[in-house]
Amino acid sequence: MSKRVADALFPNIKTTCEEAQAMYPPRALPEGAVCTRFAPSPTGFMHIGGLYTALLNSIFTRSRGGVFFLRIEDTDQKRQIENGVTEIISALDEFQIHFDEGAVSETEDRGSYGPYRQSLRREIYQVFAKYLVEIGRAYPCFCTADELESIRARQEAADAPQKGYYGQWAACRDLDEETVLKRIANGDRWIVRMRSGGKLGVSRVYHDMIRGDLSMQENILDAVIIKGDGLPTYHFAHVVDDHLMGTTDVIRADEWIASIPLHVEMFELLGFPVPRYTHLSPIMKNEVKEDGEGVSRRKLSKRKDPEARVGYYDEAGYPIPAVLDYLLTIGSADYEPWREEHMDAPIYDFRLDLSKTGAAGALFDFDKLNNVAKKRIGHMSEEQIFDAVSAWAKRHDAQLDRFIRDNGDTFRRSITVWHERRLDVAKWSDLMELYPYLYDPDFAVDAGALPESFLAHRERIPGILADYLETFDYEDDSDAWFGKVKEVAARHNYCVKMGAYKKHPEDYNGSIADLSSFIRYALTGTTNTPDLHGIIHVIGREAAIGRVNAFLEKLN
RNA sequence: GGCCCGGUGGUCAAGCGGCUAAGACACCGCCCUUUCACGGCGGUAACACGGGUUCGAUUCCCGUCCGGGUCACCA
Repeated sequence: MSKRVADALFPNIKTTCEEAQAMYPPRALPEGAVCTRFAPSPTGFMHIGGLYTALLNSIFTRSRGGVFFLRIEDTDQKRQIENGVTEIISALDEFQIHFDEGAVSETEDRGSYGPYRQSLRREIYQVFAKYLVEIGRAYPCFCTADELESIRARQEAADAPQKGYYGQWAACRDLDEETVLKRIANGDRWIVRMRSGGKLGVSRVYHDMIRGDLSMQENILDAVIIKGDGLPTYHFAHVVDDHLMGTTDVIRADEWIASIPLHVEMFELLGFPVPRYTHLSPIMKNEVKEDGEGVSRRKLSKRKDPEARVGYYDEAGYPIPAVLDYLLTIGSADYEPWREEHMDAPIYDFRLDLSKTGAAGALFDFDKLNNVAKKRIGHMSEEQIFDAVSAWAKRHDAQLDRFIRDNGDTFRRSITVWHERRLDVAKWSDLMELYPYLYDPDFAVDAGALPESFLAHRERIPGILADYLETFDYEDDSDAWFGKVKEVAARHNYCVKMGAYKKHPEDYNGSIADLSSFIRYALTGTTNTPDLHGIIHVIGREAAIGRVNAFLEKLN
């Protein structure tokens, strides 16, 4: 019936649906195995939400076997950016998310269900679009933007129960064949729309792995399937590709929930089985409202939030496995306890049950990320830390990089000081921040503003430090060194036993804690540090003595 | 605005008709301790609201409120 229209629309398409499908044989997946995909658009830097989606897809698939592939959704030519595919691939690679099939570079694919970028699949979509036109389930639409707008205006005026292109409002839906043929021949601009069979007000139950059964009105819109440039819309491409490529589980962002009825109708129109759907809630952020009253949640925004960009985490020096751990704690309530038990297991050993993923969007929590990262770093070996920091510094911190190059051994020894039985460091950029006295070659203590707690001791400090220097021997081990500090303390009437001091503080000038803090401050410029003896042996004999001397000079 | 989804402490969350309503992060206190940290112990803090159903509701139903999503030839 509409064969003539179909041919007029797609004169170059000779392939049939059967032939096209024959090129994509069903996947021979083992029992229980799944096939999933990550399908981003190359429109900018990788978003943390995209990474989250990719990660969950990946874990879900790895933990039960199957195929995970990367498909590039580049049907919107206007939004493409230079090297968009490379951006995606390198970000995923950096976060150790690997694909079995899909785009592997700006131009190359791997796998036999490709091509894996939609711009290269134009003819395939057209085969199925042509078929739908032939069987009368799709038709060309010649409406201009202005006409569409006028339809909308009339719907508003008539208070139509639903706005959009459907039913009697669909101007091109029932154009007679001769008119259509004539307009095509005339070169009128056209797009193709599906002819929906849905009825207004009729609900159906759709299933989502996270939310369960969803009752929604079936689709009634004659959605566009082929755009003016001959490429498909997202919806049509999703249906054709995920069928051909054998996707069993579509795990994507929840902004697609509203499109489920549309997608299901398309699958059914084409006679394809419908995949299982899982819609992930976005990662949110609190924002102070514009009037300054209270806060509201909103999705992490590419434009406003630096932490939305995955590159942010690498630049800050969060270990990649820590970021992954954090994302998974958001993704599944089961993950944290599992991780406690299996601190050294690869993430892919975790069996992800998507039905246990929360339906509400989680607020991004830096406190939690930092805690997860500290634990992660705490479990790394010093060798792993050395390698990770070296690699990171090379990319993001010239000063630390230089230090490691010039003082590799020193740096290696320094790791013990802040790593052993400590959880101070969440990200590599903390190192310079926390420990300038270890890593800044030009480090000098500012004796201008002494800590308030020093005031009562001010007059005695020079004598104490002079005595300390007198007895100091770089070769002393930790016990010997501290023994001498105690001797100095006793000489100046600083109580060496904290218990005794607390009972009768009035009997002493101060405590061993006070006295230690003078040395600590002279060495590091702060009163809170890791083990002092360890620090002394990282900065070396010269600095260990020199800094105290310099401090003494400034005091006098 | 219509439709859809969501709503347990500051945050992430267990719970799935009967509990003194877990746990983690953050915060506070104590202990340990030469500082800090680590570790141990303890603490503050929650079922959005109003109706039902039920012997009994955090849990089931309805409404309200709040938050989010979606209504394109963008994905």
